[in-house]
Amino acid sequence: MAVSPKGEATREKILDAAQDMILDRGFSGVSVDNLIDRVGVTKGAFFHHFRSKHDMALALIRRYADQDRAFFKECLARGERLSSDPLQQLLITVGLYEELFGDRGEPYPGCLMASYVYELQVVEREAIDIVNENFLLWRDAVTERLRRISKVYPPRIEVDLPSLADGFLVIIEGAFILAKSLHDPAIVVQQLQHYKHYLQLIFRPDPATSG
Amino acid sequence: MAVSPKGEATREKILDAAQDMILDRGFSGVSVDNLIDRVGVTKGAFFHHFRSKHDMALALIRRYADQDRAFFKECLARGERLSSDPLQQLLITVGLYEELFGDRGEPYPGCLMASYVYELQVVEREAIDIVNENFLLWRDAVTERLRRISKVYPPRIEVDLPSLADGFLVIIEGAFILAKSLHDPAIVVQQLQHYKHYLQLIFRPDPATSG
Amino acid sequence: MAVSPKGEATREKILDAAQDMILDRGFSGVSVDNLIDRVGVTKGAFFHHFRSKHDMALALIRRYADQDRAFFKECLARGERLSSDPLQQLLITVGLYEELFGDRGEPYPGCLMASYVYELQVVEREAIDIVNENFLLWRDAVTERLRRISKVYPPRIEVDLPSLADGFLVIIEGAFILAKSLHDPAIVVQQLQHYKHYLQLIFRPDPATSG
Amino acid sequence: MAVSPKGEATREKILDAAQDMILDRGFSGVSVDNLIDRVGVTKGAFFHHFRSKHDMALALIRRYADQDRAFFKECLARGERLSSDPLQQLLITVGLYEELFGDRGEPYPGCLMASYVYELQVVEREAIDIVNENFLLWRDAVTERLRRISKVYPPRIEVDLPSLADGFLVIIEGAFILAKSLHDPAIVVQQLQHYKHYLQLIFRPDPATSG
DNA sequence: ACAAGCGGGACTACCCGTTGTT
DNA sequence: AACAACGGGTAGTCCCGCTTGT
Repeated sequence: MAVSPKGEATREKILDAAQDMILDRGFSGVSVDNLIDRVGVTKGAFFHHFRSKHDMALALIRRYADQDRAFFKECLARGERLSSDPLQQLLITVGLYEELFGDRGEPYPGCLMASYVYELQVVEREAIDIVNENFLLWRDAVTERLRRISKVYPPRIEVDLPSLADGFLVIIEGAFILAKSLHDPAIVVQQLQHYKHYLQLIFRPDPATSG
Repeated sequence: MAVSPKGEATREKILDAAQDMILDRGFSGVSVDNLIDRVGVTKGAFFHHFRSKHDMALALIRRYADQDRAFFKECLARGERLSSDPLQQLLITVGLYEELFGDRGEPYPGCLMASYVYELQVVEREAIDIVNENFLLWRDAVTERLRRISKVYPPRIEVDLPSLADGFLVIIEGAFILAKSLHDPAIVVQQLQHYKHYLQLIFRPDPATSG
Repeated sequence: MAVSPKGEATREKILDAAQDMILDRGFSGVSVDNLIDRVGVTKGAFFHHFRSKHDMALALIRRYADQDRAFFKECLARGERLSSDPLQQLLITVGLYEELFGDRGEPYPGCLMASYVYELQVVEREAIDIVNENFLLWRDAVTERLRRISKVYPPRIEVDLPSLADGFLVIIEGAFILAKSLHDPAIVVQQLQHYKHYLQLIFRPDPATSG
Repeated sequence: MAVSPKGEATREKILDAAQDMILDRGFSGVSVDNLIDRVGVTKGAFFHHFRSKHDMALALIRRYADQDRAFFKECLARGERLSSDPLQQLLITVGLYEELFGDRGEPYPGCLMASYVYELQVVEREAIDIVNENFLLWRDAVTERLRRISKVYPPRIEVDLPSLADGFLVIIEGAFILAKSLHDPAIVVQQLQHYKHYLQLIFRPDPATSG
């Protein structure tokens, strides 16, 4: 499609607005007309950049997944730079997400992937495949960190590491829903803190000494 | 509105189909035409029972919240009948939800409340108010149980009980999303088990002796 | 679909207008908007009666083929009532078509079947199947009459009867095109007269004595 | 307009594809987008060569009419070279058309002029004028040959020569329609043979001695 | 001689809701 | 309690043609 700077900018503006609107109204709830009104382009422009609304949804979730993956990797990397202890590393990573979700007056607008999942029969399979790929990336990356932790701190109870890894995302996704509905941004941060506590209780013999 | 047995049955059939379809496609993704096609009634029948599509959405979330509340209360009550220990009571309650979500080949189809929340700007405020009422009911009821528990088992770490209570729902909602997307019903059960473990680690000095 | 007198009338009005317009502009050249404007109904009405524009095209060609078949059979039957000689019978039948196409100031608006054939890749296969069925019906019915004729009047030259039968329709279809383009209604009648002459030359030993 | 070899080639490629597509889908059924997709050029290229879609249609029918006229004249000329008898000359000419339409597995794709005529209200008057010019050219040229024939072979029945001349084209156009619809290339050849038989029966006292 | 980007409107299809009737 | 028929508007898509830039 487009490669020129002008066209690329238009395309990005459309995707930006689409993301906001889909998080508010769902994919089916966003019409191309609404979208282009908000962006200030014409239908001709929209369909120049995207073959269809579904094609746009695909481009959007691809971009979202890419950004999510990049941020996730960065948080893991920062954790690993800031501490040499594997447990501390993961706690820092979770803490960076707390910062992301806490530093704003409004609740975080939600997760595009969850939005797509709640319209499973509307969005194309390919979009869900991208979502699943991302879910599994989180699971694998966190599971690996948990494995390193459990080598250093043998867990006090028998624990299934992949599902414990899933818990990170599960808590974020679940907290988004309550936070959005109750319009309370604090909820996501609180739940991530519980996740950190849980990790510490599992892996640290004496929680009294931890933050 | 009608109360005759025939009319009531039609009304319920419409709501049943609407619930299935909304969980698959979102509220905006379900058209009245699709809905009546699937139920096998005409538009006249639909608009006889509901003043509008939004009116139907309201009736639906009301019915859903009522059923949810009833089941939730029953699970709490059964926990209280089956044990006299407040911690065990709550663990049993969580366990009953595990049974609900685990006894099926398919993943649980999702939570209607979450579905509405991801179309916040589409559904009417009144519907979200009903959702929030339910979220707060869970928070309050579980917080009260946690308070009772913490009287018997002082927590090993300082813990915020309302947000810990929220965790129950948060985990269910978050796990629904992963379970739906990855088409893996086990995820919800696994996450609820982690929730039970977390409670035990917080309140029980020696987890090795607990179920 | 519709069965009430009111609905049926609307449906027929739509088909009537569609036929006129398609003969003037082709199927692709007629938009649903143009059509409903001309008929004076709304889009809701159109899509109540027809699932799609293609569905309407199918209903239209079905109706056209039915009427064509009925008129064709009637012309054959009238020929057979008005004479007992098989050759005269067929000549009368052709003559009845001359009357049909000659009694008007304007050229005959054309044949819907030909219109569809010139948009072969646009209309649905099922529509073309109906067209073909009609073409073959003409071929078979006329071939049978030619066979009867050739029993009474052995042809002066060896002649392939099915293709001679096709000639009837071929001439009508071809003459329509010239007549429309040159805006000369006489062309169709002239060509049918040539068809009659041809038949007489083939089957009558002494053409000088024939009409 | 361009005259460079490259530009001219692009222009011709566009016209070639347009002709194929219009014969399959009608003028309205072919969009500029489809067309340029198939040719593999951009819209810029299309509108560089043609001021509008209608302009292209005009250029196309002009080219078609030119080619048609050239081929027609050549067939007449070859007939006149191959025989000195005026009847034989015309029969040869018809025979050359049989060769043209018979030497292919697929039915002849149809006549662009007929295609335009079946969208009379869509194409511009100027295009139809070109079509009519061609129709009249055929009529006049064949009528003149028939006149020469009738001088040598006085017709056995009184016959209108211009309409008999029209019959040549009428049969071709009509046969195209049946041939396309029934997907049977033999039909055109068969009908042209009937046309030759008809001429022989009119002009030749003893058809048994003719080819 | 062409390519990218886009404007503005037309296209088919479908939307939700109303009507009159049974 | 439900049905057929329909109104009026919006959905997503595609249309043709213009502009701007090599």
